Formats: sequence, C-alpha cells, structure tokens
Amino acid sequence: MNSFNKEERLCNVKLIDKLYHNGSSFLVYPFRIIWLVADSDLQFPAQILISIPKKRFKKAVDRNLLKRRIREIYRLNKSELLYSFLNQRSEKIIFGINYIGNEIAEYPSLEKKFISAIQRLKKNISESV
RNA sequence: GAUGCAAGCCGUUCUAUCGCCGUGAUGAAAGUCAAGGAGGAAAGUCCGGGCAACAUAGAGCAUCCUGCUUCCUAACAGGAAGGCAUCAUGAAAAUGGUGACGGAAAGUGCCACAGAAAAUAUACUUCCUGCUUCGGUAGGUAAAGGUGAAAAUGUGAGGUAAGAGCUCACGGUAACUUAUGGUGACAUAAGUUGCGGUAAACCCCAGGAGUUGAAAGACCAAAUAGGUUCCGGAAGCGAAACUGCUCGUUUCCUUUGCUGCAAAACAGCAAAAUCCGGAAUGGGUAGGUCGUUAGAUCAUGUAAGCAAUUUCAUGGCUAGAUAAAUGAUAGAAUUUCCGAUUUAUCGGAAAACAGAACCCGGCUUACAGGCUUGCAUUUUUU
RNA sequence: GGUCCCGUAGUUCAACGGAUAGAAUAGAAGUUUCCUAAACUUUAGAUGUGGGUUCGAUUCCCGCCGGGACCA
Repeated sequence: MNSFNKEERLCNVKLIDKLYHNGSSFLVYPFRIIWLVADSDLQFPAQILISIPKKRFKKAVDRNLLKRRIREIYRLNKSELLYSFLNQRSEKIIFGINYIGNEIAEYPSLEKKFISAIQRLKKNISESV
C-alpha cells in the first residue's frame, strides 16, 4: 500500500536525459518539479527522482537526511494524492524533484509544501492534456 | 575528594506503527516467516600493500621518493625500544616535551642592509718602524673599536718595534686512527689533523620505485543500424577503349523520367550495377551476472618478548547498495543546558563529529559528553 | 572511486629567499567646468589558513580550508 519499490524510482539514464531535455518544470519553493508524460510500459503510474544539490549541502549526511525525508513524504502521500488521479486519467508520468532550499527543513513544513507542489503538478497535467 | 597531564575505551537506549536493502526457509506464483543491516573516524586521499589488466633479456642514464640505530610488519613516510641534539622544570640527579636527525673535510652557488672585511681574505679608526715640508707618505700588523643573524675556535701566559696558533698550557668542536663497552646508532679514553653558515640551494652518498586503477578486469547479451556468408526474386547478368586483374572512368547502343512539340519521330537534360525478401554468423550498445565481501578477520584464553608484535588452542560469521538501502512518525527513559521555584519537582531546548561504494594496514583532520588506568599537585580524615 | 592543478588590492595580472609587495583598472577626495565626461593631483586598499626550515618566506617544505580540470 505505502510501499516504495525499485520500479517506482527513476533509474534509467536515457529516461532521465529525456526528462531533463523535454520535461516541463515549475517552482514551488523549496522544490523545483520537472515532469514528463511517459510511455505506458511502466508498472506504476509514476516514477520519481529525488535530487539534492551537492553545491548547497556539502555534507553527505545532510543530503541523505533531506532525501530520506522527501522520500518518506512521497511514500505516505502518493497513493492518495497522485495515483488515484493518474489512474482515473490512465496516464503515466515520470518526474524529478530538485531541492533548492538553502537549509534543512523540518518534516511538517516540508510535507505541507510538498502537498501543494503535488496539487500544482496535477493542475499542470490536466491543463496540458 | 578536587584539579591538571598522558594513554586507552564508549560514544544515547527502549517500545509501537508504517516502510527500505540484501540473505535463508517455504510456496506454482503473489506473498509469508526468520535472523541481520554504517564508523572511530565510513572523511581527507597523504603513504603502504593485496587484487586485476598491460608491459618486461640484462645493465646504465634521467625523474621522483626516503634518510640516526636495532627490531616489528605483507609493506610503509607507520609503530616499539634505544642513541644523539635541543627546549622546559630543577641546586643537582633526573623527569617531560620536540626533532625531514646521512654528507659543508668532493665540487659549485648564495649570505640583502650595515660593516674594513661575508671567505684565495682584506685594512676604516688604530698600533709600531723608517722618511718627513709635520699635512702626510712607504712598510709591518690584525690585539682593540664599531656593524651585523653570523666576524676566521675561546681563555691565559710567553714572545715582539708593534703584533699574530707564531709558541705553550687548559678547553670547545669536527674528521680519522687505535683500544674498551654495546647487535648497532653511539659512549669513554689516547693520539693525529683541522676550524664561518646554508643541502626544506644545486649537489654527493646509500636505499627504493614498471604503468594504470574496480569507471581495473572476466562473462552473458535485447531492440535498432552497420559488417560477412548463403538462398530466392527483380533489374543493362549490353558492347568497345584505358588497365596485368578487380574496381573505376570514358564513348556507343539500350531503358526510364522531364522539357520543347497537338502527337509520333527528333533534340536537350537527368538517372541506371544495384534493390527487395529470408536464413546464418562475428563484433558490440542498453541492460545484466561475476569481481564483491571468510578476511594479513573478530572474540576469549595460553606462551614468547621491556615493548611494538608474534605462536598455539577454542569459538563466531559480522552491511553489501549501484541515480545508490540502513529511514519516518508517536511515546517513554537517560544525560546536559536555561528558566521558575516548593531544592527536587515542573516547563522549554539540545544530544557531538559525521554516512560504507573492491578490501586491508597506517597517518592526518573533525568530535557534545562519559568511563577506566597511570603520574603530578592540593585538601580533609585516620 | 581515482588522477592532477591553482589560491596576491574590489577585478585582471607582476614580483632571484632581502620587507616600503608593483602595474593597470575600479573606489574615495580635490583641481578644472555652468554641470557631467575626459584630463590632472592626491589617497586608501592585498600574499587563503596553521606550523616548520632560514638571520629573513609571497617564494622552500608539511598539515588544513576553498576553487577548478580530467578519467566512462
């Protein structure tokens, strides 16, 4: 139910290239979301890529912590917010999350921002199709 | 008991819910169950090895690195025990810290400013002797002065016109020789000879280094597009010249298309030795598997050694990801800090440095707090 | 994961081991002008950091910190 498997992560190099070249992006501070409608041979409705820039967070511990928090938020909220929406439209997307904040955010505020970012993503998808 | 120094060790814990990673069991599968899942520095990548690929007759040169001794080690720029130098404390004995600690007596270079002179000595003020127009001048000399980071080994005596290692005595320091002690660095004693510093200046001496790194390397291998071979079909499987032959080029004829023309003929231009289908096969991309976690391994005991370390015995298996797992939330406990006061309670905040990426041995750097041992100082009690 | 290089004024660069660390430009003040620009005069400003070698270090050596390049 709330699982987060390998198939839900974006690991393919070519897909990532495609995402960064052709994807459309928007900004909900402290996230920068870049997304693309994918081909339909994916197992899950969405594949996700989380990225924390090394330039802003020099220490590996900080980067790990942020990535784990974001992943946890996604894991707990995806089915409710995103999967039902995508299944209803029977579409599949790939998207990447870049963290562009300058400090390590706490879990509750991060969750609030993330939910608003997902709402914006849904809006963008329905507008573009 | 407190404080300081040194060495070593630990470096938050527990429960619930929801997850992640590989391993094992079970199952046709989905899944279910079980026991595991970051560090002392995982960091920096500064050294040294293992491992792998490539290279490799032997020797020399160049380049780079190391540099007191002995030992430990797979190896090391690491460690242990010493030696020597130096600094601190101390009356001394000694204790503790620090040390890139071979060679300046192979050669070359450099030593700013100041100073007479910075290294084959020289001569500013001096000192002494001769001459003198008394201003100096010729010669001798290097003790004293001042300069500087550093001034030709220091002190005393003799000696002399004045002086000088010129001579002597007592030292300092270096090299060599001999003797004794020590595995050795070295120490002690005697003798001979010498006397500026600088080798983290060039250099000399001794020893060492093949190159590249898991993105090494080995194997499996889709789709698409090429390569090779074979089979089938279509199309100029035409002619001549050039050439040893093939390929190719040119000319003629042929076919097709376009333009001129109402159309044909004719003229002009362009195109024509490959295309299509099937089968096999080689390289090889994405991707995957191995390398890859059982080892110079860990724990306990035993024996050897001053110690680093090693021998032997018993037991254990202890992360293995790959756009990269080891987490999130809630509650409780522990410790520290702040505030309040009822002085042991309440409220709040914080819990260091930091995240494996082939594996080991070191070094360096970061680190809240706690524990143990040793030494020193001080206080109290007996 | 590995290999290599570089840190000097605000910026771009200099500087045999000899100290007053230099030049251009930017900044500030003044002169000139009705005002500005240009020109002229003056002025402030730096060796990434901590050690070591040396009489003396930007320079030589070592440890940190920061920045950059390369290896598929």
